[in-house]
Amino acid sequence: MVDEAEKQPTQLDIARKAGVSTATVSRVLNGSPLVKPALRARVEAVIEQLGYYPHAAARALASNRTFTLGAVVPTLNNAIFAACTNAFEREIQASNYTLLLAVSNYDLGAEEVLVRRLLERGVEGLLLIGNAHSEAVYELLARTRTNYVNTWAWEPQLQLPNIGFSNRRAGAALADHLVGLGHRRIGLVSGIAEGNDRVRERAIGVRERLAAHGLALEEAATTEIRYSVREGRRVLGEFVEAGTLPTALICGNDVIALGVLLEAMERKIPVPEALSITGFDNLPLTEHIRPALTTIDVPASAMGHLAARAILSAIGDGVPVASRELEAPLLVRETTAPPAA
Amino acid sequence: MVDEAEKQPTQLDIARKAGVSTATVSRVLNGSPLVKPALRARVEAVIEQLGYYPHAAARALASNRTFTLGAVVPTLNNAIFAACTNAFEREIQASNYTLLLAVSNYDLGAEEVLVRRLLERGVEGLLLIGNAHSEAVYELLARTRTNYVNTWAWEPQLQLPNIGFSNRRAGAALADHLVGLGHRRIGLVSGIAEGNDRVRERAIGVRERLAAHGLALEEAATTEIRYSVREGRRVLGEFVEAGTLPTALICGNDVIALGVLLEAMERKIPVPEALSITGFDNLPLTEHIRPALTTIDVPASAMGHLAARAILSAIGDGVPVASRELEAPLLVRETTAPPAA
DNA sequence: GTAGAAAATGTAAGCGCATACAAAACAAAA
DNA sequence: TTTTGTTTTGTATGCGCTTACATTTTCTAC
Repeated sequence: MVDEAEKQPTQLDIARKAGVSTATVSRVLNGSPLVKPALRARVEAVIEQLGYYPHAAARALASNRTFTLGAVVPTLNNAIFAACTNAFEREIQASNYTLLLAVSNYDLGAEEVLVRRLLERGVEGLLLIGNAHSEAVYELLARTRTNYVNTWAWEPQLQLPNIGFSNRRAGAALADHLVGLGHRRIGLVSGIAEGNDRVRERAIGVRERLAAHGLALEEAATTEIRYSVREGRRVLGEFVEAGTLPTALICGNDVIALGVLLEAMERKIPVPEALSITGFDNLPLTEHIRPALTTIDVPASAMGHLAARAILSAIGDGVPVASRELEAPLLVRETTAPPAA
Repeated sequence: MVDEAEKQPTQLDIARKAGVSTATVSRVLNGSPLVKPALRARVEAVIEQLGYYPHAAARALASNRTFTLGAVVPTLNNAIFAACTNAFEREIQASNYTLLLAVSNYDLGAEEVLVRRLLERGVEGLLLIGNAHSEAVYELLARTRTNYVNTWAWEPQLQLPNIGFSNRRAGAALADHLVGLGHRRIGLVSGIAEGNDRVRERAIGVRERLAAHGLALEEAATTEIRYSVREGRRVLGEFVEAGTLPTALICGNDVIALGVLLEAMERKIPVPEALSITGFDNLPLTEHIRPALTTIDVPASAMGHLAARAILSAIGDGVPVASRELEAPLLVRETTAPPAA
């Protein structure tokens, strides 16, 4: 059945075998309504018989449409980005679009070359994470008039297409919650701020609210680490051993928080009695673990879905991508309580 | 700066402005060694000045190379597949390839249309999960002579390009471990077997080894559920309430195992004294939680990296993709112990 | 029946690029 | 100088498809 030197059949092969022109073949392929049912059936039979499928590059070249969308995410090793990407893909897949995915590893420079690469590939739209991107990226996007949306962010003053939430307000909510509980000595174990506006915004939110209450972060209990359980554990240990452990620790995400929590448990530090802990993301596990983690519920899947819809309708209607703010509510659970003393 | 009706410049624009032919432009773009340095510099200057970048579809059409690879995974909402995909992307990115990613949602029928879609897009290679794919997929792959590799599986008798591990042996290792500990009443809470050869193989491995010891699974404590913490908890509860709880539960993956473990703790069932639990995947968290989870260490990232390298070198050398077996060792931790009675 | 309009199909021109081949420029040898 | 060989550049074709336009067929109204 499989001939060795067999080439993929083209529309011309179909046309010949069906005794029609390539235009007609193209029309049945594109569902044009002006092909007579009988002819259409004949052509489709040949297509089926020859196992023909269209050549996307040729199609793209001729029609100037690729039916691909791109996404550049920092990593897939963070469940929250994976979930967003998954939702995005599912949504565009339903509209017969294909996803070109690139991972920047939190590097804005790398992101730039990846965005360029996706643009070369002719993506009709792009999903990005956060508002912090290189100038070159923004220039490229503007010059090529590519539809894109920055998820994970809501900063209307920036006038960027955002489908996300306010990291600053989320950070503020965390700070307010802890201060409201009576905490005065609060530390922050955030992710790496370099090239990451979400991290920075959250920290600003925290600091602002603390300042509003006449407080400040305990700098001896404030640091930046990679998102890993192990790092979270290490940092908690360091604070304990340095004697700088505050009464509450705001963690950059749930993974860090889980590390901090598990290490605290290991060291018999009662949570939340002796130490309150907050996370960020609301990973599925966090509500089941004991004590259940107080955290921010990040609408990761929703951002993926909505970003896809927004881009697709922008493409369809020729209008710019519409921004949209989503909620990222504080989920008060069991790892936060008034400080002991 | 941004002209409204501005079209992307083409090689012809570059050629004219630099006073050369399009062939020369093409040559500098492709790093051909036979362009004189001076001329090359002149052309590159114009490229830079006009912000030109090549049109991938046109390039693909003319050269019959797309520099894209595809991957079809069941979901990204499983950290283990996300990690594999991440590694795959990082590896091909380094070779200037771009990833076309599709999510099948564990549906072999959906997978078939996605594979076809990627093939239309001209992917030069494909990463798939498991060996169970529709006949049509295998036919398509064979007919188009596309390089592909089935990860997550090692079944040499099938003569398929595998870069993975033996799910059957992993299941066997789990069973052996528990039987060796003295367990006689063992249940299995696996993932959904429909369309999932990994799940089936693991179950076969378990059953075979049990049979070899003159045992069988406790069918009243054996079921299939979706991969979620909540489902794991629910099932544990059901077993307890039905009075069918065995002394050991083999879980389909770590997420299920975590659910089972957390529910057991909630119900004050001592783990591992009253109930041994095993997981599968070795999620980062599982070694930190207490009791630490006994599980199988799945080389997810390694599979992604190695699959990428295998496909790329198959493309480069024109040889078929080389299979390779990886280890998926049993990690004995704290959730397994001899049964109480 | 027929003219004219509408519907169906065909013809052919690119889309932007790579590349085989032709031509020109240059270098070395005579 | 001329000749020959080598390096560099240009010319022109076609990759497989869509689509404007031309042509043919079918339908409608008379």
